[in-house]
Amino acid sequence: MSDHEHLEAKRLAILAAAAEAFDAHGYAATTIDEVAARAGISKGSVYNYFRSKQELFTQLFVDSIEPTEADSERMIEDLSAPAATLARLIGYWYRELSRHQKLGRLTLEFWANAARQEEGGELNRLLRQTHRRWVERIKRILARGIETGDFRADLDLERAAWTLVGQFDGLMLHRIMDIGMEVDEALLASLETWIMTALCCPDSPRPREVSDVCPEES
Amino acid sequence: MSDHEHLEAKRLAILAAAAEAFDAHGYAATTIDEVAARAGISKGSVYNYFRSKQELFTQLFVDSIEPTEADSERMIEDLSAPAATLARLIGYWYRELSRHQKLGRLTLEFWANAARQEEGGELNRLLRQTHRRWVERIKRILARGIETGDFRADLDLERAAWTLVGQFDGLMLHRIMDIGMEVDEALLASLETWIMTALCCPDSPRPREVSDVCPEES
Amino acid sequence: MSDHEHLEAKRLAILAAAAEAFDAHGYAATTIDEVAARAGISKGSVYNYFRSKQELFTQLFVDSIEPTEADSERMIEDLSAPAATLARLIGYWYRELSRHQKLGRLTLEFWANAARQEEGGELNRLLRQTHRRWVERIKRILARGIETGDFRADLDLERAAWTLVGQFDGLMLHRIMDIGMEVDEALLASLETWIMTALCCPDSPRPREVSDVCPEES
Amino acid sequence: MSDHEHLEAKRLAILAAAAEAFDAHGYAATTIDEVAARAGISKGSVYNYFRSKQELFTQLFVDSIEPTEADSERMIEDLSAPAATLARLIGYWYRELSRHQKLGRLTLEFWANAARQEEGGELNRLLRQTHRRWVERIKRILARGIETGDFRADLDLERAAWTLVGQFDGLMLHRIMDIGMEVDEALLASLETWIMTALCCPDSPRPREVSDVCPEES
DNA sequence: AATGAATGAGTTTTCATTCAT
DNA sequence: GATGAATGAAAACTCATTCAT
Repeated sequence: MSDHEHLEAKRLAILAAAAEAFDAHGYAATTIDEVAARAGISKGSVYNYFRSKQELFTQLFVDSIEPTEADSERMIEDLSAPAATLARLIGYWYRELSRHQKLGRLTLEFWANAARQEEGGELNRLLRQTHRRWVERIKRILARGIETGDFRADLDLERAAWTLVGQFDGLMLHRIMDIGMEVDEALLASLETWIMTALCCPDSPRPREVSDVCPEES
Repeated sequence: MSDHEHLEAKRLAILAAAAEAFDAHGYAATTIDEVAARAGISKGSVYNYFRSKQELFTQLFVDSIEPTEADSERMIEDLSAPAATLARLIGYWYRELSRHQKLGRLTLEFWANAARQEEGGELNRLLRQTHRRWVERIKRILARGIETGDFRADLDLERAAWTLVGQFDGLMLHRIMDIGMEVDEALLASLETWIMTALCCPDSPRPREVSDVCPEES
Repeated sequence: MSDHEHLEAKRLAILAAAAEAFDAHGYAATTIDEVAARAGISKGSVYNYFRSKQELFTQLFVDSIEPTEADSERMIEDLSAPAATLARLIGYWYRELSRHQKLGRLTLEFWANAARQEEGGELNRLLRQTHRRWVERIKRILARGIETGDFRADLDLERAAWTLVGQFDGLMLHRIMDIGMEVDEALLASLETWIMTALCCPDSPRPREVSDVCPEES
Repeated sequence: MSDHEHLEAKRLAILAAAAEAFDAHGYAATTIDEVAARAGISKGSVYNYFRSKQELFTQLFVDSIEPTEADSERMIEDLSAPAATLARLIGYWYRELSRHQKLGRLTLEFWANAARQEEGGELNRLLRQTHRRWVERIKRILARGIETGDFRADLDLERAAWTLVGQFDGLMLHRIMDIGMEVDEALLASLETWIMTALCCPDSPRPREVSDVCPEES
């Protein structure tokens, strides 16, 4: 292993140790001492790789997001079957969610941190950027789906995309908090149905008394 | 003002001060000193009203949840028009979300705290209880809607209810993080349409290649 | 009950409450709040009867010592049978020790406090005075015993008296710490024998090699 | 000086500083700030060597007791002349008492602390153990002395040993409180005489009226 | 006299960060 | 680069005492 690889390996070891520690106790209650201990190095060494506790925390997300971004961009290259593409993207998202279980609770801390300007400048930017990208991806799929006739023609792209992202963020939240239905393949399937219904349904009967609740019959 | 009212007023003043402070800096970075200063009293006095920082934090939510619970229970007493009732409930929820702006970012902290068993016993219980109650309310409406024929007969009540709650938690998250569409009446209307479509649509055309994406034609 | 008696009764109630509390947690860990609660009154009221926590503590001993002093003075009025008087005094001391069990651990705190000039001016004076009086009492008995021939003629009164007091303070210490033999009537009898032997034995055989260990044969 | 020796030296410096501070103000009134200042280091550093104030306090005694234990065990290896051995042990004890003057008043705090189960688990154990060992040592000497005929044959070993220990604890108490006779070599000699008389005296004349006060003539 | 809310100085303890080795 | 001792700024919480009612 080259010198550089050696250092990079240590950097990753520290990040892994930090992920465990932050996940276990939260940002505030995690000490650099514990991270160092978990990584099997000395406290001082951590500072050779990361400028501060906050940077270590932020880096954890920067590093975790990059590969996901690349994957999901690749998945929407072929838009010939929009509904299927969207389903695949949702499936991928769901599986990423599972893979990053360690980061689960951390994500909340991350968001809570990001929601606060003072300490979250970098985190905030990162979070917005990531969401923006997901919305754009979904919008591209939806637009194509309208062209192909798979999806309803009257969709407001921006709104629909954000609605979908909101649905997923909510699901993630429930998963992190361990409330709600078990998050398994069955739930994934049911969610897909729900979403496709909302996206495809051409029209619907008017429920009594709430004329504007369901989309109008043409 | 009676003695007791005077004390209660002070208690509320401390809670208000705490809400501001927690919201501004988060749980960990907020000091009792600051809460006291904002409330215009001495540090020691805070401890005459709340046993600890954690209790002050928890109380903030307990107090904010109680009236909401009562209101929403009242709203579903009349189930003669399920779709309209659901729409009203969603509207109420949305407006509560707006009213508690101060608690916005705090909610995230609250959840992050609750996600950690160690320190969040009380919070955790509270969060689960509140969610459970919302799910039960929605299930009651959905069940009635199926009877009246307003909603699709093949709904899995539990799953559908949690999906709705997830949708709303996601929306709340976006609002807290200040990402996504502006959360206004227009979004509320659009969200209602989205939900009603998913709940009402009797069937839909089969998109090419994803036979199971949309509900099948009978 | 007259007004004055009423107040005096409350004062005693506070002292009793304080004795329990101090005994249970020690001086530092006892709060005025607890004393007040035990006495069934309000915190503020305590300060109507005692100027400070320290005064309350000190008063506890002043009050407990006075009656003992009076009793023991009375016991040595008749010196016709010195050995019997000494035995009676020892017995009385022992029984007082038992009666004041509540004050047991407190006594140590009291002494530790007294040993420190800064905070113990009053306590220190009190402690020295009490000891001095006991020594004087014992000296009077011993002197008379030498006259009557009951005790050895070569006793150094001051030294012998302090030795006896030391013996008793040590016993008290063991009792407080709950170490050593059970402190009961049997121990009392044995101690009397021990003391009388040391006081009466006219001479003793010389142990091999330690010529000066036992009093020389005349 | 090696690294390890350097650290050990600092540990000892902190202990010395703590001994002074505790002795001067007592346990409760001593602040870690003062200990640090006396040791010429920062407050935080104290916690690099001792986990808490209580541990620092406890360690003070653990460290002071160990060498004494070793010494006194060595002194009773040769039991050929029991009376002389006992005298030597008493002398050693007396001199240790003088050497640890700094710990004097502290000992009282130590005992007061130990008398309170809640906070004194470790101290309590230590105190009992130390006393138990002294009693065992003395019992061994007394038993041997009875064999050689140096001491009275009718001694109750356990009781006699505890009586001696009580005598010494009382003496220590007087010394700590600075009451009683000056504790010097003369007092030591007198005390030895007193003890030897009680241990050796074969019988004594019966004082008038208190038939059971002195051991009976055979 | 009685009350108990208010005060604020004082304490222990923690921990990110630095830096000499 | 690695180490871990040293630092010192916080911060939560306590409690004797005061004082307005």
